[in-house]
Amino acid sequence: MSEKPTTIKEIAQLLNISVSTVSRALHNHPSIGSGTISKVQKLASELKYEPNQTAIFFQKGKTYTIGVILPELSEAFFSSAISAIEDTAYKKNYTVLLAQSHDSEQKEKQLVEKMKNHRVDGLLVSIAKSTSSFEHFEMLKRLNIPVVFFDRIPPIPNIHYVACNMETGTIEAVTYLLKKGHRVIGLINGPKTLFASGERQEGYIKALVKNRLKYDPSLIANCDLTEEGTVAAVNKLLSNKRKPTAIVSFNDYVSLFAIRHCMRNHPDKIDFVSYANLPLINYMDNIPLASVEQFPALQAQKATDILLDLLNSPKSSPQEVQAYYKIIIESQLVENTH
Amino acid sequence: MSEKPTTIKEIAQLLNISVSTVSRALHNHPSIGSGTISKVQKLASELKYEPNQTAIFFQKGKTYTIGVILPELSEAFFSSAISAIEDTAYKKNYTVLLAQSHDSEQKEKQLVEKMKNHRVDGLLVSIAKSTSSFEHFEMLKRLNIPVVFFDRIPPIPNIHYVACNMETGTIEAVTYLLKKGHRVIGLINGPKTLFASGERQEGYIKALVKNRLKYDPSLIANCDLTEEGTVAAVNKLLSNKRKPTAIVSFNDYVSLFAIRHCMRNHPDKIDFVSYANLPLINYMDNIPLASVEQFPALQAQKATDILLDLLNSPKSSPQEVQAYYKIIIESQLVENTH
DNA sequence: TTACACTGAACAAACGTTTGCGCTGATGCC
DNA sequence: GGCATCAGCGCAAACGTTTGTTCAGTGTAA
Repeated sequence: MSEKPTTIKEIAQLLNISVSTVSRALHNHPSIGSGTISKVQKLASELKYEPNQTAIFFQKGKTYTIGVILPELSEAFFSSAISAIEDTAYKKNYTVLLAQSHDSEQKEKQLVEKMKNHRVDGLLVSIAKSTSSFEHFEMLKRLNIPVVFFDRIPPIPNIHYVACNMETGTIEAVTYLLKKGHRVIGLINGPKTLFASGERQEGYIKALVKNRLKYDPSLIANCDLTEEGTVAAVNKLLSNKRKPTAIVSFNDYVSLFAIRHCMRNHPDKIDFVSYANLPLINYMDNIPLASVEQFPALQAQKATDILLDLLNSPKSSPQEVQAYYKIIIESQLVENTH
Repeated sequence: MSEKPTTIKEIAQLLNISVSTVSRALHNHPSIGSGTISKVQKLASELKYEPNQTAIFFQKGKTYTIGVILPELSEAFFSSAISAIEDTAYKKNYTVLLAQSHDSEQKEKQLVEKMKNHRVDGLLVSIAKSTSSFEHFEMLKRLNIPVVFFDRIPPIPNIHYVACNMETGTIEAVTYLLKKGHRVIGLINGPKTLFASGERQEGYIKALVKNRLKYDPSLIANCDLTEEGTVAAVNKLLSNKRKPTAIVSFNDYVSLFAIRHCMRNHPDKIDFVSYANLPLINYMDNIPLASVEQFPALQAQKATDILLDLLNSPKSSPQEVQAYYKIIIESQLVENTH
């Protein structure tokens, strides 16, 4: 009862012509007579012929599929990214093979392997927090499978990436607090190993320098982004000899943790500025005054564009790709309205 | 320079044996001598042989890939669903092909077609709001491609699905408000075409009847789930002769819209109870007292389990599947803490 | 008439893997 | 010594499609 899909071969038999003729006819090949073409196409649509993609993939060595490896699909930042990726890929007739690393380096490596074996045409990756070796990506390069990184970029040369420059946003953030009259501003940063932490620190320092203020290293506290880590960082900052009256914190989660902790344990009002990853922040209680927007959907879309471009560019000679896409999107401070 | 992946054929040539022997050796086939097996496996790992999955897919007519079609990836409900799906599939060595319908029936149909051509082994679907014909799913059944629906289920017979029973949660919700002393309780429901709306209404009525209260149809307002629609529904309810002092609303978004509107335009305090789709609700302002939890991750995980089960069950005779999985998860009221 | 060009179609190889079957040589048994 | 058994391996087909090459037939010009 279950219908088996029609094949080109069956069409050929029914019309008493060869499979190659059928194949060409379906593609409107010039060397096929128009009579034959219309006969074939008519029968094909009657039989609801659909090409077997797996056969085509196999034959062409291409799958029209891009692999996407993200740290955590349920996070707002990445879910709006994947949404943009899927939309962009869909428009160009590509399909998305999805996986999440849960921020584990080991799993990320396994996923890269799996994607490779699935013969994805290219890969879009935002790397796991814990990833410290990058051999799995070097291997892809050797296999000529293009990879475009976005948002979380590995510190290695010769890669394509789209990232958001946190420095400008950070400068805006600090400047914003200075304009509000604050003179002692703390920074709750992420792990030192993260590139994003470095950028924030740079921006923080530059903003102070630009405003002729002294940079005090004890006003920076690194944390592991958990609630406990955040609390420890807040306590460290607030017990400093020069106590900050405002704090820039690594992201919205950290901000929310920090604000909650401050409200419960510290009498003085402290102003917060953060980095956006929660679209619903405007519905919330006790939120940072402003957040640096990182445009996840835009980053993801650009990264996908680049990847598709790479895939369809005129057969770039294997190892000699000279040009690497390095797209920087400027972050931007937005005030949170209530 | 770019390494071409090793094939079974190359291994065979290097060892002067046949490809079939190599293939069997790699699978530890009993009819291959242990000496040969170890020789082959040794060389294979030296050459970093990895089977070409597209060839295997093609050959086996299976792809070990499940297609997932969701309405909107960036929504919290579905992003936690996709996260669970990916995890569950990964454990069983399946891969996820992802697409979003953006709640468009037409796009949903195109995606089904695309997934079919990609030869996904099975499909996981939460249908678009606008979908009203279901031929595209019937076709999959004819092609013997199993489909498991979850959360948003089409109203057709003989399908596998996992859904959350909103009735029990709704009864809990209404009862909860009654216990709080409310006697006139409104319901802002979704579009009448939605199955989920029906369930909510059923639960609402049952709870009233069970508590020996009269059911007043004018206390129910349907809306299209947009902010404007919600505002209209609220206004309708609050201009009723018997003005409700509490409202059960279709979901968290509707609740937030409604609460905001009430606070601005209506003096009397109104208690809200809602249906959960926002994990961050506890960070927010002016939220419903409680929400009916629908367990997106659990639903998604169960649906994936069922699909994988279907795929690996001993060749269920095509059209004669007698048993359809119909898993109902009971919704549950949870109070929102601040 | 021959030579030649062109049209329209068939042939066949190739992609990498799995798998049913057949073959060979060795061993065991009576 | 004859025969069955069996381990160990090779052969070849099959999956569906694309595509380079060949081939037959027709038309045309010299």
